[in-house]
Amino acid sequence: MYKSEEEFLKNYNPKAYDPISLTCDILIVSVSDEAQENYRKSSKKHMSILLVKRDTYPFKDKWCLPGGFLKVNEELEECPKRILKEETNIQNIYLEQLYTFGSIKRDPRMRVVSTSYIALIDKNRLKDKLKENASWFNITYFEEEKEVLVILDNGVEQLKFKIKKTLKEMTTDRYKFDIKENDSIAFDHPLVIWSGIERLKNKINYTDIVFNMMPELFALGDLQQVYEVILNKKLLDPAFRRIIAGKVEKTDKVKTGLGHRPSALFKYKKK
Amino acid sequence: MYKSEEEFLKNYNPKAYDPISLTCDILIVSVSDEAQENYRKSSKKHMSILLVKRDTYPFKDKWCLPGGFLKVNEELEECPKRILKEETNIQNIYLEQLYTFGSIKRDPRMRVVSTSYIALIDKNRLKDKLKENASWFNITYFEEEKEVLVILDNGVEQLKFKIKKTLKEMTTDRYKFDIKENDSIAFDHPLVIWSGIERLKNKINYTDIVFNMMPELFALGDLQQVYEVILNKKLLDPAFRRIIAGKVEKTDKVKTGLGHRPSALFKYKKK
DNA sequence: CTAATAGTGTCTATTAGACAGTATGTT
DNA sequence: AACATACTGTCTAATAGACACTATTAG
Repeated sequence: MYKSEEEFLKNYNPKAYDPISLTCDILIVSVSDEAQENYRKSSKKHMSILLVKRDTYPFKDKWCLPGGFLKVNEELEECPKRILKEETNIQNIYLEQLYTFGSIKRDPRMRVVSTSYIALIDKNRLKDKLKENASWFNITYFEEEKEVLVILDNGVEQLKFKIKKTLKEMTTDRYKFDIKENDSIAFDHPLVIWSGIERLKNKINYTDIVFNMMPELFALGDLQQVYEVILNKKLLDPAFRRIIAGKVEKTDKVKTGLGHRPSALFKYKKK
Repeated sequence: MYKSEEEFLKNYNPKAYDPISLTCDILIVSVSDEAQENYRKSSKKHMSILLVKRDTYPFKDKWCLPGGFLKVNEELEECPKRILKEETNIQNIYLEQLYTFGSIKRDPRMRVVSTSYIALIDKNRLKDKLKENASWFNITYFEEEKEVLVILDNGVEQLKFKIKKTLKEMTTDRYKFDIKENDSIAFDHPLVIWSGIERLKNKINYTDIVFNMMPELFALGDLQQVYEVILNKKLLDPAFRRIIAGKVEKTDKVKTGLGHRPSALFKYKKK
């Protein structure tokens, strides 16, 4: 029919097909400190994520992940970067593709397929104030064998959802996730949130991604607490220190003035 | 502006945006046996993948992964399933989403974003003959610190490509992959192939996905060989047997007539 | 008997878990 | 002194790696 690739391309009509849109959604994760009543106790840490309140239809007034449509002339990875910059005015942070969700009914406007990303930041490094419609939510989860309850709290509102986990055949880790209960989160974003947490929980054990959520200098106790809130369990000090020993480097600085022995400050050591 | 979600949706025009197409590509992986010259020696195993030769532009006459456009009214996961059925006439097999590739120039026709999947099968279970333009390629790889050489061979043609690996900051496993050399594979499919192999190499250690590539009954030696071709290294027998002991169940059948001690046949044991 | 793979016993090295102890700051 | 956390020593349990050994078939 066509004699060359050039000739073929000249005759190709991209508008011939029904339109499908592509969006990117980003799960921005950080860790927050919460002051304690007793001056001597260390601050309690929480894992937290950034949500924005929708001011237009669909899902008006519900909370959702920052996201937006992919532009035709925009690289796929540029899309989450652009949104991240718009939302938090930061660049050059850790960003990893999570999963692509594309069920037919996920967006009532039209067929939308969404590629989700997870971004890890230390939110104390943010210079600018958040946009008015954005808010950090502390995230807590209660995981059982077949379902997970996730609770999000920004100090004013509390959002909850439940995810049902179904184990796939011949796997030991592959679950199918479905939203079981969800009051106030738009689209299928509870699935994205939980996929991201799962990913983070796994990767924290065999990569160095946590350090993306840490300040330049940190105490090992703080680092341990970050592991603990992500993994949702207590760790034993000696074991923890053994594991991270090769990843950190002691500095001559200390954190002091806390009513107990000062802690040495460490920094991330590249391999 | 709009008073309700319904009203908003009535006025929404999906054709307002520039069209972006979505495709699915599938890396179908199996393990093949190759007869040995000496009747006593066991057959040599290879990991193999299914490629199809393109008969239209673009990339006419090059090999690529089975794939196709997502239909507007088709669930995202149905797309690879449909293609799999068209290509091999099998259903209900292990399928897992790999990654979504979306660089602007990956398809010369128009902007195409592609979600890739990996499928694991035991190709001896295929009842039907392959389509004429399809072929199994044995796959071998040579991995070094910063690059990988992958060689594909279907007995007639040999295809090669090289992937450059660049380690990302603050990770111990996150590499950025780029195609360095590639004679004869269409699109960015070398990236998909390598991503799939990496995924398989990782997952084989902490999941039960290998059993998707095994027949109902198998000898432990055969299972070990499958691990070995995927991981690309020799394993020690006692260690291997310890690890898989909990995943398999001995049957009273044996494999015999091979010039050496018969091997017991096992089957996969669900947890 | 021989070649070839099947399958096991056991020693060692490495790593993870548990707990108890010592150290050192602030009020 | 009391409290709270920082940090370490060491025993034990579990796991992974290495090697040598025995077992069993077809020809």
